[in-house]
Amino acid sequence: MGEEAAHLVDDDYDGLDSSMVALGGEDERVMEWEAGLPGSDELTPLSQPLVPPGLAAAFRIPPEPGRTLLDVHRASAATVSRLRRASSHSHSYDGGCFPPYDEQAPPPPPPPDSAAANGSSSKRPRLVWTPQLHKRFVDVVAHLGIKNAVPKTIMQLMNVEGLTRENVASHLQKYRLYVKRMRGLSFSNSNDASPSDHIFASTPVPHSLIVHDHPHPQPLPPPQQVPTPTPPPPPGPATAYMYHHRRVPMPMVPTGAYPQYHHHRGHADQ
DNA sequence: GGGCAAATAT
DNA sequence: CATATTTGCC
Repeated sequence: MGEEAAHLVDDDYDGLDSSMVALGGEDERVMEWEAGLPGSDELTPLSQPLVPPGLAAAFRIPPEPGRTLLDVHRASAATVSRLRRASSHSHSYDGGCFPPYDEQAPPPPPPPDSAAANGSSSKRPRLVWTPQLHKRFVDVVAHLGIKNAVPKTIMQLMNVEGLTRENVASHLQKYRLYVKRMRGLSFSNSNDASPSDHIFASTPVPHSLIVHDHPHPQPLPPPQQVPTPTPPPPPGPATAYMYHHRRVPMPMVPTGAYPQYHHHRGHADQ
């Protein structure tokens, strides 16, 4: 057991000095970068496709998604923030322990106004929680502690481009169920991973999350000694998540390390 | 904003 | 079918 350093941080920003790191705000422009570049009057307007419609049609090129100003602004903001993290990592999170991470970068979200009119990106692709991403999620949650591990904070500390609060909230919800489920079925036993949860099983649940400090622990501390053969008072009101766990052949844990999104092929029935 | 359960989508 | 997202309620 010694394979921790499996970080695949793909950094292609090299040769960057602190010469342009004087960024104070989020929307500041770096003039050095603009020197020598064509002016706005020489550039193709964002509203115009790079490939003329006629040409595109002739070559069966699908119409490219219209980029809007907001799309560009987001992309450029992302770039700037990445560069800032790259050159000045003077940040201290909760103890200064989370390396910069830029694996997941879901495409630009839907800028309400222009996207609709343009028919461009209005639906962000379904995020795939890779073991890597989940690992980071777990790390952050563990370092935050149960009490502070809320979607927004987790999202911020994970520092993953494009990751939304909804993404995290949804994942967190499922993860909590998994943990709860997990601590009932094993304690000192190596009983791991129901195949249904292969994502969650990919990263061991930190003890800090298993053992909680508030008084409401063990599954069944019923010290009641009623002589009455009372049948088990079943289902409480809030315990209905009886997921079906099927037995499956093999826990497949592929090393899908990279950002993936589920594309869909036309299907109108289900 | 967060948590949760259920519905819905891919 | 599994899982991610959305929705409605608290």
